[in-house]
Amino acid sequence: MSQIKSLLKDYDLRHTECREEILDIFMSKSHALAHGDVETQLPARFDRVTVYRTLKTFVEKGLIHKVLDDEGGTKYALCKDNCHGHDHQHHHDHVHFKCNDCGLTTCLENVSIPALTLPQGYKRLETNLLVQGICDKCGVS
Amino acid sequence: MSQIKSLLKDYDLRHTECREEILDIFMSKSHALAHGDVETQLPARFDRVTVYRTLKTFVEKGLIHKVLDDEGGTKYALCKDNCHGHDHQHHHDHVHFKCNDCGLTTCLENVSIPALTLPQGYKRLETNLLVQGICDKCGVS
DNA sequence: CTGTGTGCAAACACTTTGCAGGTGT
DNA sequence: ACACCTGCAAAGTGTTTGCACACAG
Repeated sequence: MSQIKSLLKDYDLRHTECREEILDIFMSKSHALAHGDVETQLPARFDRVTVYRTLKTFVEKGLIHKVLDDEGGTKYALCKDNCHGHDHQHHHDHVHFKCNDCGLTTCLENVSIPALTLPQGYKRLETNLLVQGICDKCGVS
Repeated sequence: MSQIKSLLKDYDLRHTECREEILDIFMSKSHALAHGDVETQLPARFDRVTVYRTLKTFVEKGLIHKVLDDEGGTKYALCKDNCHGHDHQHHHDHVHFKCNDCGLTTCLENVSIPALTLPQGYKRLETNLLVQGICDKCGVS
């Protein structure tokens, strides 16, 4: 897939094996991944540090975004097309859902965060909404 | 304040100096505190470990609740009266606000989380909503 | 060739666990 | 008296930093 190559290029990132494979993992999974998940699923084992730095770089460049987790750990998910405009500015006003059964966190791209009325004087800049429960796959029990 | 003593008693917790002081800190601050914050503000220095265990116990007993943080760290805030019923069951359906200026995270007890329509098959059990922006005090610039 | 990415080692921060002794009730 | 809390030491986990070398453009 030269799709990955052009994606990296779009975001001013050099094409390296490590980045290609990490990006490939994110594109093949529909749920958020923690650093550990990425490391485990990497076919060739790259250095732990490299993975950390790659994720950091991806976030800075806007390829992926952080996803809140109730445990306190950090997870990441791919930014979809509607995540950014031409200026690469992001608006992540979608809901994240964590299934308490399978443990996976997914972006509910179609569920947007409803408007909120904050108290006088509060200015809202960013919003993170994490819903926990049972996902559609696990709920079939 | 024997208020603290009775509060500890209410939650089946022994009255100790450490717990009293930690609880006192939470009651005197209106914002969420990380473990480090608590440790720093403790007048007498108790062991790091004791603070960890105390916080853990408080959460288990329902005195305080975890507050999501965008950084991944864990913060805690006092549960208000409306947090639990007679059976000590919690419902934290209020919004948390983190000010990007002063860095403080506060519970907006009066702003409740709006209803959400999840996709077919998803069951919602718990919801965490973190809003980031500028709080009323910092916005006066 | 030049700037950036990678690997290795080490440091650092955060949190948990085991055990011995002290304390609340 | 007994159960529970605390402190100390140590280990476990997650993340960052410095430096030398390798590699992409």
